[in-house]
Amino acid sequence: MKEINNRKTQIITTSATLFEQKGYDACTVRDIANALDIEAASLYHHFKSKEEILSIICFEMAHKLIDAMDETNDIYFNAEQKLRMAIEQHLGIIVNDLSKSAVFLFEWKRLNEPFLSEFKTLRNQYENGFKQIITEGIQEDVFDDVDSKFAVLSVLSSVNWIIEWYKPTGNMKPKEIAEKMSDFVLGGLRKKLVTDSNYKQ
Amino acid sequence: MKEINNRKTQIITTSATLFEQKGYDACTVRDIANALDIEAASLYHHFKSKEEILSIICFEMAHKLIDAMDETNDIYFNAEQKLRMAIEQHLGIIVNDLSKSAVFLFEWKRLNEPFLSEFKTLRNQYENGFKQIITEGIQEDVFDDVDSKFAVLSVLSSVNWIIEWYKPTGNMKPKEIAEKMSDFVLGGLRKKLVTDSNYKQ
DNA sequence: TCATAAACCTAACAAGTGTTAGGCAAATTT
DNA sequence: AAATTTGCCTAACACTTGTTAGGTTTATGA
Repeated sequence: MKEINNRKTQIITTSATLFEQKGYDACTVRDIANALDIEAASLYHHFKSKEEILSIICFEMAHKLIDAMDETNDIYFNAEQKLRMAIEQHLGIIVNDLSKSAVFLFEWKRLNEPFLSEFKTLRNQYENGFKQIITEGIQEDVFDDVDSKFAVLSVLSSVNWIIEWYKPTGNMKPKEIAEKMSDFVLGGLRKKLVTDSNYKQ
Repeated sequence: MKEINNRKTQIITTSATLFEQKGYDACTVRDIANALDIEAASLYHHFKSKEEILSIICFEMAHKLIDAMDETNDIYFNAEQKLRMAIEQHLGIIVNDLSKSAVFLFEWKRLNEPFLSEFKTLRNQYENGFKQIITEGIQEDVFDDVDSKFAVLSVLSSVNWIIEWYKPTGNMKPKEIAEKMSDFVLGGLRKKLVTDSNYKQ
């Protein structure tokens, strides 16, 4: 019973790659089977449906992100440090598996009930993590008094959009990207302690 | 010859809505026909293929954005004003047709050659508009000396992600969103004229 | 060695896919 | 009034879809 789900893992990984490349709907079970050099019907020994594969990918990523957020919140940090860590963790997880992340970010829409509702709940839970950090920062008076919902969306958009441009062969390492992105985001969030002549307070 | 393409326009609009809702691949020509109360085959009197409809939507949006960018650049403004105007225009166009925009942003991947290459070219052209403004701002010394490619991606991610959360019924008007978003983005971009104790220069 | 389970196979299904051919009726133009 | 165009129809095509049933091979463990 050492690695009972080795084949399962393999199928999921392959599926994620193909789901990303062709889109969930355009990717057929025969495409997946073909990539694994088996017959389409054989997949049904491991999963009961194509949608089950999709759901596993989506939920796995969601839980990874939520766990990372919990970890961030467990350690005591001020809001800025928390935000920096949350961004770094988020980018790290995405960059670590671009295919699954792309599926998590875009293909979850193809889920049907009851998966869909469950997924949305997890997604909300995660986004609330960011919201809480930002709200905290505003209360601590280290962040500008921005509309926190708006700020959350801006932050999430920046960290999520990485999937559209990140290439593992590029010269920027994930940690470096996280740092730059945090600087960029915080440049907008951070309370200006002094009057900047170009900035209307 | 007043409104020769009225029906065509109708089909495109309906298609855009359905492409957004179900995804291009999952949306069948029968779905589109059904929504218009006609038969699937009748669509082929107006278009030669399902893909043609997709391509029209993608290219229409691309050209709208490019035209707006040209307009922005035609008027003399400094970099900050240009960026603000580009963001406002971009958000305005997206919010004005959320379905087509969603298709433009996400479903273009389903295009095949030669559409795909042509689309990518237009997309690049548009993104270069943003890049140029930011580079200009850095040269004018009103923007921080950030990695301009990185800044472009951050800006684009913020303005594009609006599609994931904007609801026309919400209480924020597009112009207001554009303003807040510009403030947010510029907060990060703008050159700090004085030392901020929380900011490592 | 034998039993069990895991992994995969062939064959087939019912339903759905984009698309084409050819025709009919109404509107528009000549 | 005749000719043409526009918009839509029915019927069908060749093919692909996810999935199931039932059987065979391969590995595992007693």
